[in-house]
Amino acid sequence: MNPSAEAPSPTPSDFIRDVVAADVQAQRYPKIITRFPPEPNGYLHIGHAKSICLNFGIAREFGGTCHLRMDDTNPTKEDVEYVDSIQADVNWLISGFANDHLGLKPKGKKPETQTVNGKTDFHLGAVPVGTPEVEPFYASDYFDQIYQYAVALIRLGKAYVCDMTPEQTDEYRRLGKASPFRDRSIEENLDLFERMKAGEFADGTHTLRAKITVDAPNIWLRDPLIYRIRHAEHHHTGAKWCIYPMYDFAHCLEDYIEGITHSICTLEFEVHRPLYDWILEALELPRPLPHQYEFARLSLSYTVMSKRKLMQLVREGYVSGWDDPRMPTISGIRRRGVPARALRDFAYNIGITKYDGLTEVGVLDHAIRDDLNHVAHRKLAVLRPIKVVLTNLDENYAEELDAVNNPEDPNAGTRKVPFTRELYIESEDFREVPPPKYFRLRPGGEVRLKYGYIIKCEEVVKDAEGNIAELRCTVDLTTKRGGPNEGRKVKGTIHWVSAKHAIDAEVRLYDRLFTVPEPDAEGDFKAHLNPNSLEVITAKCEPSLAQATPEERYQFERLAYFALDKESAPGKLVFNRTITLKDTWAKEAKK
RNA sequence: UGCCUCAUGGUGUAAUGGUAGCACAGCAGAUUCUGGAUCUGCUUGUCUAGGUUCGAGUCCUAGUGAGGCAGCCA
Repeated sequence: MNPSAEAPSPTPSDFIRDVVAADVQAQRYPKIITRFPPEPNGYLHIGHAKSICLNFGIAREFGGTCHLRMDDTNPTKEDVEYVDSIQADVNWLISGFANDHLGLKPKGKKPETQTVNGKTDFHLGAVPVGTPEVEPFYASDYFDQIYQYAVALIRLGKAYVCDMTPEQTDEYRRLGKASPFRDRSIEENLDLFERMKAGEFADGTHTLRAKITVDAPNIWLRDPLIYRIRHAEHHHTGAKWCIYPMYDFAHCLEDYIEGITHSICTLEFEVHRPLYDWILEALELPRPLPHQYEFARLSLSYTVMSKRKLMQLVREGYVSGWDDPRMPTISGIRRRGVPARALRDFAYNIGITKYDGLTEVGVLDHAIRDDLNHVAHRKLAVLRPIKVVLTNLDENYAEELDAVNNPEDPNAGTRKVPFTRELYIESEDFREVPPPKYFRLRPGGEVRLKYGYIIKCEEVVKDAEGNIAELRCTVDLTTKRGGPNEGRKVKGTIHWVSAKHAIDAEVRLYDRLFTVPEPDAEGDFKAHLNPNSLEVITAKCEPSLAQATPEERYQFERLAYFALDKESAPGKLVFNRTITLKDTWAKEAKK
């Protein structure tokens, strides 16, 4: 039983949820429908995780649905490669949380034409969870409908074909000057738009523009472009189209077609909101309109978040891939061993606002430790071994000691760990010349072996170079739990493994990717890469770790949390360090 | 430059005109067969100046600072 899984998820509160709650109260919509609309041009990162938790969280809290939608309106930037990873990341993150609220549609299904209040209307909704043969929504599935909406806008005299070059367009918009093509007749616009679609014109020669105003203070209202020519194959629609709708035109219509009620995006779209509303209102649509709300994207210290920069780290080989455990991608974080629950808790803890701040990674670290502390099975493993020989034990002394699997979870039970004459302990746990307040092993000193006995260091054996070769100690066999002197106190307890039984495992010690809190604040962010962000060592592990599974989380006691890497194989264990334990001693030692 | 948005301890957030609270971080202590976890306590805050009000973090005005937008990207 996983105790943290039983705890009810707290219900967050923020300005967006306040709006949703008010809309529910006022019965403005039959059902709350949100959406998570990534562009399939890269891997999802922890910033997207914030958005996923928000959108799916709202669906969950208000008994609604959150559509997963590929926002693929630009054929030159997107790729199917990313569609799979996006689905996998979303599924992983919402599993056991909001997977009952994931909105998908039947494979290959396009919007249906219906009549609402005497008007032609397009609609495509989600099917119930559990329906077979489903897939995410694709913006590109609506190209036919969006095209028809564009035609409708032309017929209403609210859009026109413009023949200016990109440079001219920019200049006119900057200056607030009207395009010379602004007052073409509806017939001419219809004809030209049809010919744009038919492929008669080259890229960049014509655009369709909404006829709003030429000099509004908000530049996005200065006759914005809504369709451009792109003679390019689209990963989802193939060669069918050579004109593609722009984000501003497409997105609000995608939302409308799917019956989205609350369209939540990040702050940079704030200035686009009037356009979002204008288009939907201009089209005189028969169903309730969706509304856009903006919140601050996540910035995290000691990492970078832009897709461009993450792509650069991958392409230039600074990391092993998009799912390198040092990456802030969802797949990287998952591979590092972070449970989805920890990520969700993190998202809950940071909240949702319009303030553009920098969140300390410490908040993430805390959420990870907090979750792992409850679920991880404790194991004994020695990262940097020194040998200990218990001189008062028989050559073939052997015993099995009882070890608690998880002190935070009584149901996790116990296991046996072998104890023999020769052991490994952590080299950090012995000091020939101990610093102040050091209460681990020292010459002539005593320490407790976790789950075992108190030992005393009698002699330090060194090799020819003066390095410590082994520690010769004596053991007090009366001090085990249940033994006559179990209550005897010593200051330190250390972890250990039986030398004879220890199994080797590759252990990848990950650290933060960058050495400064804001790597992209100025200059080249790569100059701040942490040269020690990965160290690979071979550790000595207790034998039960041979049965480690990828699902299970482990705490190597007194060290850190670990998870099996995907490259691990039977007989060739590979562990990733998810996160270290808090280390108060390290802080103390610095003083 | 124009337009938009934001401003509460070191950081992230709450307080919806009525006692400025929570989390992380930090510090101190208790406890501990993990220097983990747990528990207790502590330090630190409403950007500035005016105004409205019995009362302002909250409303108004001005200023300051920060961010966003000004792609035929999303």
